[in-house]
Amino acid sequence: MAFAHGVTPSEIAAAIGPGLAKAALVAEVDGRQWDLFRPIDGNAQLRIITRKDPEALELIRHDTAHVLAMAVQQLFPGTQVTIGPAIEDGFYYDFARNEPFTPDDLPKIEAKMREIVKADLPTRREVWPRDKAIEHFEQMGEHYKAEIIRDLPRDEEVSIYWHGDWHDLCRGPHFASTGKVGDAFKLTKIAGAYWRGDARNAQLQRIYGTAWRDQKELEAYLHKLEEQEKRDHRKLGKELELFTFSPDVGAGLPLWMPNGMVIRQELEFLALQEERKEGYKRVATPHITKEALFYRSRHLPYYKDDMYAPLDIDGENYYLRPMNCPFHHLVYGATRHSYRELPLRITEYAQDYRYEASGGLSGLMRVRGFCMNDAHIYCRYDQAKDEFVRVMHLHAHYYELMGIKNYYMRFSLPDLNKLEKYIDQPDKWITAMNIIKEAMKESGYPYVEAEGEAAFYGPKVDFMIRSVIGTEYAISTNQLDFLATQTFDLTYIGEDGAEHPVYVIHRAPLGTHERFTAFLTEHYAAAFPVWLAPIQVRVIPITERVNEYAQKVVNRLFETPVVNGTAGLRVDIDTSNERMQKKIRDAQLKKIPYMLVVGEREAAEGRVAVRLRSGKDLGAMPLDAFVSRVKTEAESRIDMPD
RNA sequence: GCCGGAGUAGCGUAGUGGUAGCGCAACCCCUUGGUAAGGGGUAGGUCGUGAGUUCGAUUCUCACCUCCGGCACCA
Repeated sequence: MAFAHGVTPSEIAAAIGPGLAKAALVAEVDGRQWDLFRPIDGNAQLRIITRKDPEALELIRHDTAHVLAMAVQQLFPGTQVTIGPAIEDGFYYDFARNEPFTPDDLPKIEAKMREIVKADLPTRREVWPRDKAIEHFEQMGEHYKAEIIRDLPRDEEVSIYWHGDWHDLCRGPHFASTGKVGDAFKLTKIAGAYWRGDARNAQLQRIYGTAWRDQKELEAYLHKLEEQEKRDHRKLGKELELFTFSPDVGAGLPLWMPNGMVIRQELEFLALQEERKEGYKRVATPHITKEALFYRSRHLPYYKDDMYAPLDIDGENYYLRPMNCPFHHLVYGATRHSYRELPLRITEYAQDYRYEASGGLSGLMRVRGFCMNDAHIYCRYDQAKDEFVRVMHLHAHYYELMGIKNYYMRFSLPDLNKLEKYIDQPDKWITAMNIIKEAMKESGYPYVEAEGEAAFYGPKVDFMIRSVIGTEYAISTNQLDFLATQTFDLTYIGEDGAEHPVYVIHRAPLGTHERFTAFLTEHYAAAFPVWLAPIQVRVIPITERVNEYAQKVVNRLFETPVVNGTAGLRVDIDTSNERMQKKIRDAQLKKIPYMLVVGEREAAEGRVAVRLRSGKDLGAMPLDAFVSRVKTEAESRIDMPD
């Protein structure tokens, strides 16, 4: 027997209470199985989990969920319990109850929970015969629990955990008593949630909470949440006037304000440059089309409910486009293509409309009108892997440029149990998946596989990020399509003079302007690098007497040509009737990268005093030196270190 | 779409069955100040929209719109 941390049996006893020391031994069978009450396998390595161990968090959270369920059932008799797992940072428990919980209930429930913890009720584990357990829970009116037991694998033990005289079906493990939950927990929110995650089922009421080992950890967590809220793109977007919405226009239809438009355009210049280097060719196609096109592409009726309703034009249905693929396919199909021309890369920053579910809309992250960094690559089968790799490298280039590290790549595969959602051509799926696998292997980028996340026409690699409030989104994508060649008759003439099918790669490394800008706003906390900053330089004259010189500085910067397509540097001046300190504060709050403080001294010497957004004072420098610095940063898209 | 919560000036907020305050921003005046808020004044709101209850609705009720927290969905 090996004990972790050199803990002695008497210390165990002290930690969990006399008489239970033996039961508190935790078996580590496969590195993650803990059980306080199951008989310990003689071969298993033994260790002890106390509240102080990092591994204890999951146990604490699960125990807290139980205490929550106890409290709720005591306060609201007749409420059914369902499941209550530990999750990242906390736990939840789903309840079935006719009356909804209200925010006012949370403090009451929390108070009851603290009573239960204080009572330090002992935990007891029992194993019941399956039939007895089902009958027992049915009799109690706990129909969801009975259903869970019915669905348990035949060989799985039905374990019941008691905390005092309250009990629950549970796989465990749990600490030896409710007192081990401690006081570092807090109920955070009430939500609706479907039974078994299926919208066709009844909706339950979920209560979320957070739980930690001690108050310090809890406070640190709550503080972190507060800090994250400050980065929320919806808040920053409003403060910095990046975008807005209007109920008169409609939900999910953003209005880009001048500051936001700068970011949008700079991203587009970036894509234009990089895509030109990569041999892409730009096109422009309409935002609406006859419905026949989407039937041909098979998007209708797959996505009918997620599209804006059609416009009836002279008796014919026209749809706002939810994506651009068919249009590009038609461009490809408008001419005959030799194998010599391939790969043909067609690109468009294209406006699309999707009637997304109203409840899913969120700032710029999830919208109904958006502009996509789209392109379709038409290539021979033997070119597909290399093209896929090239696109992966393009992604990497963008991500590196913007310092985006907090993401992962998801290899999105079909769900073979839901073939109705995917084109039923198993051979094509396998070939396509192998091509991506090889491409990923060659490129060396790490990824995770996810079943049931593929597009209906092929597998893909999605780049997954999290918004500041924790929601996961795909921000970029790289997809392989084996269907388009069939539906749109996309071919090329090979060396043999015969027609051959093409592979189509759909890719959007910069995603949509909407989501990408939302992400970048949170990524940079709106302190955008010079190339993206809506205002790059603010000139701050100290007194009215130097306004004229300050204006000259502005003009000089404004007229400084910058490659990348911008006409000149984005500069403004603060001639308001305020003290310099106030002007600095205002510029600071707008997160403007450079403040040029000019007074009599600078005016006399043709210099500017440079203050960075970081607060660092670079002192006075000749205007020429400053111009060259900012120009370099804007053109290279890389800010100089402070 | 579903469950719950919310909508008061550009932004952030207080408040009430008898038609509304505060701070910041805006504008004007004084101040001409050297690296995160100088002082004074002015203007700005049919309290999300519509209907109902009432002598009277921003306040109560209903519907709709929009937003927020989840769930479901996400080509």
